[in-house]
Amino acid sequence: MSIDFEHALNAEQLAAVQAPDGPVLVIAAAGTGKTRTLTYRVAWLVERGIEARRILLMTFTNKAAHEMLERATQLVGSAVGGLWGGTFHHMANRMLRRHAYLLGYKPDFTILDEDDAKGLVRACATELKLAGKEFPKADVLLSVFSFAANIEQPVRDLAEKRFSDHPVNVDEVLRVHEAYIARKRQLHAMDFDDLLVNGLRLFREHPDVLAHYEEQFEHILVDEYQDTNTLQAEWVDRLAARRRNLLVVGDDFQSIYSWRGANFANIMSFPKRYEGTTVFKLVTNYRSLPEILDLANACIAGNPEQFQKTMKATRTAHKKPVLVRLREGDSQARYVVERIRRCLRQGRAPTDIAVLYRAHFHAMELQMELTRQGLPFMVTSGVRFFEQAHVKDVCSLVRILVHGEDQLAFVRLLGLLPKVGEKTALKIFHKLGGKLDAADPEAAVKVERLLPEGAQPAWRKIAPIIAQFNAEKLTGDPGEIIFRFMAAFYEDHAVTCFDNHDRRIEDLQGLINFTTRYENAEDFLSEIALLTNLDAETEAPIEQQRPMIKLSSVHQAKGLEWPVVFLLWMNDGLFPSQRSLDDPATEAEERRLFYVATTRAKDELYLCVPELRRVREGGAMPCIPSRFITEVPNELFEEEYVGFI
DNA sequence: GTTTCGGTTCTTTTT
DNA sequence: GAACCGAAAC
Repeated sequence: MSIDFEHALNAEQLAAVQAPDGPVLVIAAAGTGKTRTLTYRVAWLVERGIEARRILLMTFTNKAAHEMLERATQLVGSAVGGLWGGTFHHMANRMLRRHAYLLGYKPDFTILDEDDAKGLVRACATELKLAGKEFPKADVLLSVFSFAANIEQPVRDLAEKRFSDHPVNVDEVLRVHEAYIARKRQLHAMDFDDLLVNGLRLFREHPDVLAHYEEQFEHILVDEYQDTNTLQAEWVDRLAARRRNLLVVGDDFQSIYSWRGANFANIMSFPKRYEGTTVFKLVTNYRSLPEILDLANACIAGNPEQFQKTMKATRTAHKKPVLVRLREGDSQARYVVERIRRCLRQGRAPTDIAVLYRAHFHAMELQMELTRQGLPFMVTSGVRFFEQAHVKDVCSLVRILVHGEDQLAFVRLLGLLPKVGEKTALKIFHKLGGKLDAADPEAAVKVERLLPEGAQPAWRKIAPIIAQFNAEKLTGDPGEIIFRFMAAFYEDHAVTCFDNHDRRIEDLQGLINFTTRYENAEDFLSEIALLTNLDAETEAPIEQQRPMIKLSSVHQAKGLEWPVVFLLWMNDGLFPSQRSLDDPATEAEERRLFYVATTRAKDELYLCVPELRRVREGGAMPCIPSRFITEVPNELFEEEYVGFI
């Protein structure tokens, strides 16, 4: 069976899919079939006889990787089986598990997620007696360290810039940074940035390793290229240097992650870096009404430095975006709910509707109003599944069993016991010689003797699992460890600690089901550190049973689409955000964010502009409409004025 | 010295 | 919700 490419793709897409070998840049505007093009490109390569294991497909999120592999499998079946696909962090992890010893790491290094990393930074600052009122918090420090790693600049420079208006001693920040690096070494741990940095070091410092992968990968494809940072771009450049069969897909208009290190220049300079690049542009939009595209095209056109392009509509004109002027936040919430009700009466499903905003707190009034009126909604939450307290709690037992030197896991696990906090747990860990040896039949007893009396009964519930872990070789079955831990201890613990314990226990049962796809606990652990969203990976029956209206930040809505979209708080200082108002580069990025927001809508787009904003001390502050609205021609909108409702 | 508890503040994001 | 801070209890 062969695929009818001509039939499945438009001329723009087909040209990109069938591009000859060599460097290719595909500029794909919103809604022009970017994912389709990439998956058909994979299918096309496979049909031309390229072995799947010789294709590397880089994505930014696990979700994107998953989706693309699934769609490619539908096209060419199991032939894509051996394809290397995933996030940069996954690929780096996969390579480092094999070659980390070259960089002085053991192959069983642990991966610190953000929570772990933050805890470690906090511990370093406390140890150096620097933690105090005047000193930056762990998450601020970590963001500086991380940004420095991702853009390859000295921590000192960035710290000086970041703390220029604060009485912060940059030397002290550097001391914390050094301590953090030392502690990571000691724990045989890498944080997310280390995965990228060391993944690149592998290629820079070990030509033989690079040669091996250069040989393996005949074709490299990169999705969302506009979001790559300096490290990722160089990693790809090195890997593609010899064969130059590199196809990157992206949209400079949708570059909205520079604040976390994405380097806009990577996509802009691609044709210069790769002589002979073929550039393809996808501008035929299948998603939105022409009136919505007119607005998106008009707002983005004024941005400097971009591959100019204008999206072409395929649909027929029907309805302009609606500009809604409102009194303040509460009337905005009532208006949106009222409009949502009307959409539902007209036959829309709740899943057809999304409300988008610049920052999560912008939707507070709306969340209250939706709750009050009993409309089902879901918020893309800020907390990631695998970083929720209860998930990390149960995983800490698996971690310490698999890797006895995992101090963070040990401290977390013992911290669950009454009368034990960080200090007590650390003391015990040191008395055990810096590790909990699961193979030692006395290990559990040793811990018990060192515990304060009040903690011992709880520990006696957990301790048998350590012996069973060895006796029954449970390392192949992380789910069983978690199951026994819950039965023996954690379910009771959850009931006393969390008021929503039912939901959390359900989560953990989901986690146990999730473990079945892994053959051993090590794979499970390194995977969950890199995974953020269980819903994307497993079927979500609960969500499907009850269709819900989606509330999301614009950032999290990227790549998605809905028939009806509401944008809240279209005011200067909110969208664009206050912090971006004085810097032209950040303002341009906010404008791209607005472009992303508008292009999520297929049929109906409502832009809400309140006139007043409540502030802390009971007052109200007038706020002006967003520049993104005032700078485009008025006739692009249908206006609606809603006073008090 | 540690742990626990209650009040306050903040919430662009991915790995 | 959760992270942080300060005060009270152990």
